[in-house]
Amino acid sequence: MTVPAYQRIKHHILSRIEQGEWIAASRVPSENQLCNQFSVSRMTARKALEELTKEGILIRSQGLGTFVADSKPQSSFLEVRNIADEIRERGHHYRAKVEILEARLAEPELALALEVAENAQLFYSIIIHFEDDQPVQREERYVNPEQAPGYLDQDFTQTTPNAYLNRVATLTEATHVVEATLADQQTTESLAIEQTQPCLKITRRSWCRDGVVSMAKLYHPGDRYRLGGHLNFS
Amino acid sequence: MTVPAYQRIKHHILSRIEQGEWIAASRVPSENQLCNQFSVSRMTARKALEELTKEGILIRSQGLGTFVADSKPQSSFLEVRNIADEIRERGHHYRAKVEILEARLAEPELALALEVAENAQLFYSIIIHFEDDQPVQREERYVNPEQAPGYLDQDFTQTTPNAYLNRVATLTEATHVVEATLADQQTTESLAIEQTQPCLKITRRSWCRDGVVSMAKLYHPGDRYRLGGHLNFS
DNA sequence: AAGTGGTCTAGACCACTTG
DNA sequence: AAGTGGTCTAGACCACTTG
Repeated sequence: MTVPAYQRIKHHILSRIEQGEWIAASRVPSENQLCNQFSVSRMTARKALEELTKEGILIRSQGLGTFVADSKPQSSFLEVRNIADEIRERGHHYRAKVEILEARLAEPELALALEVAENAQLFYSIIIHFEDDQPVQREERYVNPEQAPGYLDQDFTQTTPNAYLNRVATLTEATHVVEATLADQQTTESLAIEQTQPCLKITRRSWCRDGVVSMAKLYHPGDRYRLGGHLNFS
Repeated sequence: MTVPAYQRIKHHILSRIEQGEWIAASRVPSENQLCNQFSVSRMTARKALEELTKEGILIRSQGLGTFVADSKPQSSFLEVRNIADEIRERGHHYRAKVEILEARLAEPELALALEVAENAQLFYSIIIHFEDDQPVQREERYVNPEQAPGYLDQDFTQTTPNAYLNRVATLTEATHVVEATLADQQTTESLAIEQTQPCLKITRRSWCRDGVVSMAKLYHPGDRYRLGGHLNFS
């Protein structure tokens, strides 16, 4: 057996997607259909579907089926640090303003992102971070109350949500998406920028072992904030 | 069965690692040992080990065993991949257009960035990268001729500068700066976007052991390109 | 009720590394 | 030769979604 059966099935599915035969949200064959088609056991067909799911190519849903995922950028690494530390390390003065700190009900999209039930209670905050009295980040954050029950009682002018969550939950994983975009009116006002000013937007989701801890949308004025990175190959 | 057996095994292994009982390069129990210890079938023990391996926590080697992986570096970093690979992995069609490929003299600022003498010769290229015939990146690149003397003879519709440089020079280090910005007129024309469209700009410098190999400025339309990242703390 | 994916079993043969 | 991980089978029971 040169190439494993589950690899052949993976390649088959990938090439259909690449050829455009199966587009995003198309349903792909079920485990049982693949068993018959490739004359393999269900565990083998399943392994192909499972790996493609872990790779972000497919999405599976019990009772419904397996579907082609939206294509998305491939992984690279990026660490987002505590902005207060960052600013102080630059030798500048840090200050924060809490615009909102309250409980909210999870709308469908949010429920999905935080892996909680629809209309479950979430904690919500909007905090503006200042560097030498100039706003450099608007942080809009949703927090899973189960992982951080004391969230609403914190004084976020003294500690950042990032630092607090790191203290109360052991973060194991995080994902980021970085984009250049325009901001909505509330954000431009908070950041004291023009509506035409490009913004660097970072969407960050973080996990502890029990599940999603938090999702944050971080907006930065394009002319006041840059992300730096350094890589050692070796 | 509230929590699946393979999850219990994953948690067991993770907590040993977190407690410091099993450090990097330690050998963890084999599939058969876990079968006995947890009274499960080998496929179930295997699933736990396989998932932790995919997550970067463990490393497996046929005939040898399963070992704790080195924990990931903490420093802030960002990997920029070969855009042609990225696009093809998304199942899309990749194409490149070479706008400029020539030798130039290093102006003072460039000489500094590339660590060469003022007015030294540099190689210069501008390449537009297309995803399904839509431009997604304008790559403006300066190359140190000493590290890549054949640069001007390459056909960059067939291979990317990134891939070529990786082949001829052993890259040891890279830095990145990520910004949201507006683009100049040439760039907006190349990318077929409005001048008011926010762009994601990545400035990348790469080194080999002998010095700077190359500097690139990568411009992406904000609505067509995002950077994704995934981090494992452990 | 029929189909889907999620978990699991108790086996099997194989390639690879070590003593 | 004994142990390791890699692949695979032919079943099983379950929870979930749909008609």
